[in-house]
Order: sequence, then structure tokens, then C-alpha cells
Amino acid sequence: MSPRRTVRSARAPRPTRAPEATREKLLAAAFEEIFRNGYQAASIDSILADTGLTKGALYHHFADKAALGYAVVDEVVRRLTLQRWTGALENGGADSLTALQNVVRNVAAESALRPELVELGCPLNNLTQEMSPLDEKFRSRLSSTFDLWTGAFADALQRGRDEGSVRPDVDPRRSADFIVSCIEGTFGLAKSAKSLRILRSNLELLIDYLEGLRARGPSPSPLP
Amino acid sequence: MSPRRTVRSARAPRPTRAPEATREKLLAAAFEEIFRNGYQAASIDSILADTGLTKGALYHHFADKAALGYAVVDEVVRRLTLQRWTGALENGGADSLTALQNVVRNVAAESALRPELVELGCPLNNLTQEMSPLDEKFRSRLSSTFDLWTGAFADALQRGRDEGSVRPDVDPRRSADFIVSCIEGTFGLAKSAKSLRILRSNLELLIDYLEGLRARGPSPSPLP
DNA sequence: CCGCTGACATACTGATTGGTATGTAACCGA
DNA sequence: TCGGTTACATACCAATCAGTATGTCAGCGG
Repeated sequence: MSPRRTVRSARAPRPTRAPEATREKLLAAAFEEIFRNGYQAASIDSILADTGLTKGALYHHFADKAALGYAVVDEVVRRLTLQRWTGALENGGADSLTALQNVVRNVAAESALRPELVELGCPLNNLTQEMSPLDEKFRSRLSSTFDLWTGAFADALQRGRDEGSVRPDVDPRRSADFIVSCIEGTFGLAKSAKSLRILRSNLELLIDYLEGLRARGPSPSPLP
Repeated sequence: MSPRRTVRSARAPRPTRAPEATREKLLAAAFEEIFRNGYQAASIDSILADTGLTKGALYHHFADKAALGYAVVDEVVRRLTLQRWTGALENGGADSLTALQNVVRNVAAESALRPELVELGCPLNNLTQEMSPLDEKFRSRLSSTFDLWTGAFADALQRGRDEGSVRPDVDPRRSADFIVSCIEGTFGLAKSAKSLRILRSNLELLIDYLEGLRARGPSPSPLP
């Protein structure tokens, strides 16, 4: 009867000790707080108030505030970024360039439903602008996340070249950097103007730009 | 002889009381501190230490930290942004599109000489990402600065259409937003990677993109 | 020459910050 | 069942924060 009873064998949904769940709760709250206020202005006390936990819990799982921030990048921001921008790149029957355009289209559609995307922007971009010049460990983690993102786009462009959907004079890596820059800048400008219209307009122009990378003459059989 | 002597009529270069110069010194130091650390992490005490002034001086010229931040945007960030990006748009004998490309080229050349541009990025962008969601007065000031920037680019593109250097199907406002987004995103990615190479590569691709906006057939006389 | 006001300097405050020291209960192997 | 380790909670601390109250001196109008 008493909820404080501990059942030995059966796994209750809320066991009295669940360190991994506690850690995840801290990470999620920290991400939310950092996303809204930035890392430096993120308050430990506020994170703990959100979770209902205490400093004992936090400093048991993380050495200090910096370690918490690093973990947020490694385990939350990275995952969110990759699943949003690289998750749907490889499946589907379309060519690589069209897949890339569809990813952009999907984000445009998603942003219409989630106003936080236009209000708060991209968490990866936010953290980068704030922390890159101030903390090298932050910078390297954020930069490597960008590398995964641009790398995935570069791979897609390279596959597009191989399959004939992308012009052979396109440099996959340089173009990938350029495209990601356009995306991040777009979120920044839309956030500044609080304008979903700018966000969607820019993403449309980006899709047009991608269309400009498409190989002209349809070469149905690249190598006979 | 004594430097403390006060000459009544002649304006000495360093009069004992120079409120305007004091204000400017505070603004400059505040901009530097905010540029390096962000607004929220900018320390009033640190700004004062840089200037050699005290709180009495600061709170005599500015009501509070927010007012200081607003003044930095209005009087420093805006001026820097406009002089860098819109200053050289209207002169020169070239067509408007070429002038736009030259502005981008000049910044690329400038960034090679000033490493702070790639390390710290664009002050307008930094402040926007940090403060737009947190403070509406910040956001409106930053957003209006972006409007001046994109407006100048849109005007240039419109002039290009009028003079025949820009394709008539180009929407000046939408394209201006897109171009500025590319620029800001480029500074962000370069800052993340600490890479002057990425900065220059992206600006080159942007110049190529602008070239794509050029009207095909040279119409020497738009209206005979 | 007097007195008022502008232009600061000095010293202080309460709140908030990240971090720590200590206490304690749950869990697990022996 | 016992002892040690894990997983927290509580209470506290020094430092830093923005902001304020007060003091003081320069300059100028009268």
C-alpha cells in the first residue's frame, strides 16, 4: 500500500533510485534553460527548480556547470541537429539533390507548427555564437557538430554528382558549408524579425539555389 | 604649466569636464565588453575598469545596464554595420549588382586582416541571437538595424533591375533577406570553425550567387 | 564672489551566482 | 544481516552582480 515500499523484483515505473533518469531530467532541463537564456545566463538554481531536484543530485552527475553544458551539447544539441537535418537524407527513392531540398522543405513545414523555432532559433547556432570565442571546449564540440552536419550535406552532394543529379563542377564541401550558413543565417534573421514569413521565404530561395546546382542535361546513364 | 589649470576661453583638448567624451568612452568600452562576452555576461565593473571611470559616471549618463545596452546598439552597432555593408553601395561607376559584389569582396579582404572578425563574428548577429528572445526593446532595435541593412541591399537590387543589371524576376526584398542571411550565417560558421578559409569560400560562393542574379542578355537601352 | 547644478567618485547593499561540506537513505554484494 | 558505495538532500559559503546613497569638486550664471 505504502508508495515508499520497495518491490525487489518487479521494475516499478518510478523506482526509488533511477540515476539515469535523473541525469536525463537534468540534461533536458538544462537544455531548455540554455536554449532560452544562453549558457552563461542559465541558472543552476533555475534548472534545479524545474526538475524538482537539488544541487546534490546535479553535482553528483556533473562535475560543474561547464560539464553540464558540454553534456548538453554532446547528448542533446547534437542529436537534435542531426535528426532534423541529416535524418531523412538517405532514404526515399528520390535523387540526393531532391532529398536535400525535401529536408529543407520539411523544416519549413515544421517551423510553421512550432513557433519556438522562429522565436528561439537554432540551439546549435545560439550556443555557437555565444560560447565559441569564450570556451575552447565548447567551440570544439559545437564545431564538430557542424562538421557532422556539413559533412552529411557534402556526402549528399557528392552522391548527387555520382548519380548525375548534381553538376560536376559543384564542390560538395564548399557548397555544404554555404548551404548550412544560409540555413543558420536564415534562422537568425527570422528570429530577429520574429517573422515566420522571412524564414519560409529564405528556405524557398535556398531550395531554388539548390535547384541551380542540378545537372542540366539529364544523363540517364552516367557510365554505360 | 600645471595640467590642472583651467583656461577659460581656449578649449583645451582635455578639459577637466568632458561629459560627451566620457559618454563615448563608456559606450566604446561597453561595446567591446559586450562584443566579447555578450550583453548578459558583460560586467559593469569590468567596463568601468577598462575606462578608469566609476559607477557614478556610468549611472550619471545611463539609467541602468539596459539603457547602456540600447545605446550601444543605437550608436555603435548600427553605425558599424551600416558603414561596413551599405557605405560603399552607391558610389563607383559600376552597376548596382557589381557594387554589391564589391562590398562582399571588400569584407572578405578586410577579414583577412582583422582576425577578430572571424573569432568574434558580427556584433549585430551576436547580440541578436542572444537578446532577441529575452528583451523586446533589444529585439526591435536590432531588427530595425537589420531592416536598414536589408533595405539598402534591396534598394541596390531594385536599382539593378531598373538599370538592367539584375534579372527582372528577382524580388529585391526577398533576395536581400536571403543575401544578408547568408552573410550572417557565414560569419557564424566561420566563427565556429575559427576558419578564415570558410569565411572566404562562402563569400566567394555568395558572389557567384549574386552573379546568378545578373540579367542574361545585355540590354544596353532598357527603353528606347 | 556666491551658490546652484552638472559631472563625476566612493562606499555600500541585497540579491544571485556557482560551488562545497556534510548528512542520510537506498541499494548491493558478501 | 551487515558494510560500503551510490544517489541524492540540506545548509551553507565566498564571490560577483547591478544598483544606490552620499559626498565632492568644477564650472558657470548672476
